[in-house]
Amino acid sequence: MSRPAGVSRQTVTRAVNDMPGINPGTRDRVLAAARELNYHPSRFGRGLVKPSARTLGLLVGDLTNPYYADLAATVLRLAATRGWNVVMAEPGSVADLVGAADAVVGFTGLALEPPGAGAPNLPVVEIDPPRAHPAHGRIEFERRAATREAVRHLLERGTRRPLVLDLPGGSPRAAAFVDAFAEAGVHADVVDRDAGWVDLAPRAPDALVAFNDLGGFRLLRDLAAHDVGVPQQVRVVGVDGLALGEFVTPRLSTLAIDLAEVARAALDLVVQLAQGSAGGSPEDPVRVVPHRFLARGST
Amino acid sequence: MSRPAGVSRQTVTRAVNDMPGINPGTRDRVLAAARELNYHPSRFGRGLVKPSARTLGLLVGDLTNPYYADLAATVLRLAATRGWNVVMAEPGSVADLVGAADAVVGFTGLALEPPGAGAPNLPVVEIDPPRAHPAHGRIEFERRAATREAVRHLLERGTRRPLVLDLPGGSPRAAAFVDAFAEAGVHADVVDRDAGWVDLAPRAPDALVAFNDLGGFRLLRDLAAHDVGVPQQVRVVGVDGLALGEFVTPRLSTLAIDLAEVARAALDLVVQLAQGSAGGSPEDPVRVVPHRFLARGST
DNA sequence: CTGAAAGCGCTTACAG
DNA sequence: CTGAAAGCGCTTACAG
Repeated sequence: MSRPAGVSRQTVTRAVNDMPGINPGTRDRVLAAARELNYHPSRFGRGLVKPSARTLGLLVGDLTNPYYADLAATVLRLAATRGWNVVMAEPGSVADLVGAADAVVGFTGLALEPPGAGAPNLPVVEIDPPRAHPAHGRIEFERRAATREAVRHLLERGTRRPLVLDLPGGSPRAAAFVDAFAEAGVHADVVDRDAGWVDLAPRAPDALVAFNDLGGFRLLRDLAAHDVGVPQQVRVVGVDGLALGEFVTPRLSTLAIDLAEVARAALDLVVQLAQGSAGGSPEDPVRVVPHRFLARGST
Repeated sequence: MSRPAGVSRQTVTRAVNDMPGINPGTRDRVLAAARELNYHPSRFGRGLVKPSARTLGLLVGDLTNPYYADLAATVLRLAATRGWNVVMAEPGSVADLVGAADAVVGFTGLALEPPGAGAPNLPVVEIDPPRAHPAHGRIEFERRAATREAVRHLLERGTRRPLVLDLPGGSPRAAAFVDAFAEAGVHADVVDRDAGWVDLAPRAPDALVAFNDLGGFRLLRDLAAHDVGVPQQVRVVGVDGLALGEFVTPRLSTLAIDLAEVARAALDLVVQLAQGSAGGSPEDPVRVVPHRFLARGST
């Protein structure tokens, strides 16, 4: 680049970075050459030599799901506030992301391989992980209390034959519902999370616990199509607390998690880990965020 | 790092990168020291010396809006396929993003300052930009045809007093609706995009064109709260084509854009610009993506 | 106002 | 199996 423009490297630096102490004519000539050659400075060369924004890797599921999108929105905003950039990836491409980030936050439970593989000691904060990793921080969800509240709410309204929709492998959220019903002496069957009303009707349920809000929306639509009254005949509960639950008919009751709080906690923790002094691990790299039950029209 | 471990730099490289030709004992010792010192290799040092994934900057509005989230989801997936990383930012923080990316795609119309400021010749593709920028590629939306179709649909169903909700500054989408109504000899008033039914009712409209789908959802909810029949008393049209329009009651008719196609076109274009040979600009750095009208329950 | 030297932290040959 | 040398593309002092 400096060759064709007929100037030295550092003159290029001065022109491209709009620094003082350069002849305007020279600068214009250099910029013209830069444009001509489609030159732009290497992020790596620059990053090596001057302090630059750190980059946070954010690992989320399909952004089409507002649950992940809402979390990402808050993380983006908070990261910008702290002067961090954010690289995002969906689960498949974790390894690359690790090479591109200074720290990682996200739903590592979705990933195919363990996070941090190939890059030792990258600070990692896992959100709602299936199991604790000794070297990672984590954000844990506390569902028991809110689940009990939801169950009490359903029982007070006459629920006796609830059905809990769940992943094939089983999940903590479904287990929590089954347990809470059992505590009250009511048995809750578990069925596949993608089941439709044609599958469910034979069991004559009077309440459905969806796997998440998106599943709840799907059920509401399916029930409406079959002229099943909600909440009169069947009550429906979602999980996640999506803002969109306010827009469906009837509005979806749900076990909500405050994603802004999750994002804030995760960022605090990962920054703490990233800036932690050598050898010293923070006292307890865990934050707990509680769900809360939002009773709306569908129950 | 190599000092405390008692080995040379390149032995550290071999250990950390899991390369062959290193004594297992040495490797373990180095890795232990790395963990102890909270060391991890500089992205910049490495990036300077070995070919690494390029990084795409993605500039979108609030991810809380499924419109942006859906676009981001597709961009993420497509970028991963091509081996690009993706840094995301919302409008305020464009400048930083430019320093962190090798190319930029997004809704630059949302940005406060022009994209590319401070970094000459960064390839940029703008989506639905307010005005053309000579050096940038762009994805243009073609709304006229679908807008005419939506208007014809409304007129056939008896619409005579339509209201178009718009930004304070005015927007192409609203203008297209007003024009299409005018062509058919029907006058459409423009009102603020945040207007509620209490503001609108005095004008006795029989159709409402929301600013976007989110606005449409809001209107549906507002109308339901006031016991206004949709579509019997008032018809409602949104813009964007969000999948969630299928879940509200009634389902929202909308001017849909295929965001997957937008993402694909934008990525093709930006990659082409990024890899373009010096001095040679592609024939025509513009792609046009048409809207199409989706008639659903709300009209 | 402009350029020659040094160094950022890594990896890739090349020697031992 | 391990290390000394060279160089990736930049910027920051320092000379002229």
